[in-house]
Amino acid sequence: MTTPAKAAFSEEIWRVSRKMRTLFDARVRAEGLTLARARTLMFLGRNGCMTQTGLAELLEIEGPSLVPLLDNLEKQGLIERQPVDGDRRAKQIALTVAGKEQAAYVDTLVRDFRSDVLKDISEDDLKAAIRVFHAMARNIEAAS
Amino acid sequence: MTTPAKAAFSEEIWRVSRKMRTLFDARVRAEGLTLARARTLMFLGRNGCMTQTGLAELLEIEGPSLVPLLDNLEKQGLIERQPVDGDRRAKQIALTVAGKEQAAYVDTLVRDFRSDVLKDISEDDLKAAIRVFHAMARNIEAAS
DNA sequence: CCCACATCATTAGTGCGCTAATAATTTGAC
DNA sequence: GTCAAATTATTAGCGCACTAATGATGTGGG
Repeated sequence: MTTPAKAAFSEEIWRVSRKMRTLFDARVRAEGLTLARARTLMFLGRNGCMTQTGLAELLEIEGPSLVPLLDNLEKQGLIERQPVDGDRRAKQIALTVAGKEQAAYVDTLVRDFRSDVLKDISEDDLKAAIRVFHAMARNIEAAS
Repeated sequence: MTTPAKAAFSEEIWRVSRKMRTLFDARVRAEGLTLARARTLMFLGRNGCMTQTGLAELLEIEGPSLVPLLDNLEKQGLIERQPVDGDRRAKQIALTVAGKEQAAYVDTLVRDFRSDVLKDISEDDLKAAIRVFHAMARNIEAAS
């Protein structure tokens, strides 16, 4: 069953999430970053250094997608791939000093971004939207 | 000002919109399509044939992004680039017969998809979420 | 012990966004 | 009328997703 509200919701979530990504991307680009790289720094900053597979899971992307991302962050001197003792296949991804600074800066950017984008929006509406998202996640899981 | 609800909302909209795209992409892939190509067919089916610039605006993508997309749809025999009389620069994009069929099928897929993903969700919550999206669109516009 | 199987990172190849620059054509100002 | 500026589609080149396949290493069953 499809209602007008469902149709409107579908179109708006597409449009708005796209615009969000574009705006955030533009903001971090001033720092020489991209959305994907900023997100990676943020997760590393919050969760400490970890193996590549673990990081990919956290970011919810595939392993191969992470490789060029880390290549670029390494070129920018923000992370290092370190050997893991006990497993010569794996690599620990660690923030450098510059990387930690950038990660902290990204955190403030994210907070500012959230304030700007969600300004003047009722808490009740936000909570309703979150309920919708949770239900959607369940439905998508069931449909997959 | 950042509240827990705002933080949760930000994370969930990212995650859910991503999962939506992935699921829809998987469904149309069975037809040899992709999300972007399905979306293009759908808009062409609804709005009739139009020039490339017009279509790009409708899809909210840039002109150059549309070119390989149309190349592929043309290879699949779903659209045609036709000359526009009175302007030798422009090209009308028209659905072929097969393209019209696919567009109609995509329409039913979209309806099914919406039903599945938004199943068992309260109309009031949906409307609240739509209010949030509209406010966000305004905020993003203002911040750009 | 060792060999099959699993796991970690990577490469190769595809698709779809973007920006900047280009060629062809149209439009408009003078 | 002509020439500069705008417009239409395209190409070139980058970034970031994906899947499938590869190479190196680790693990467990017989």
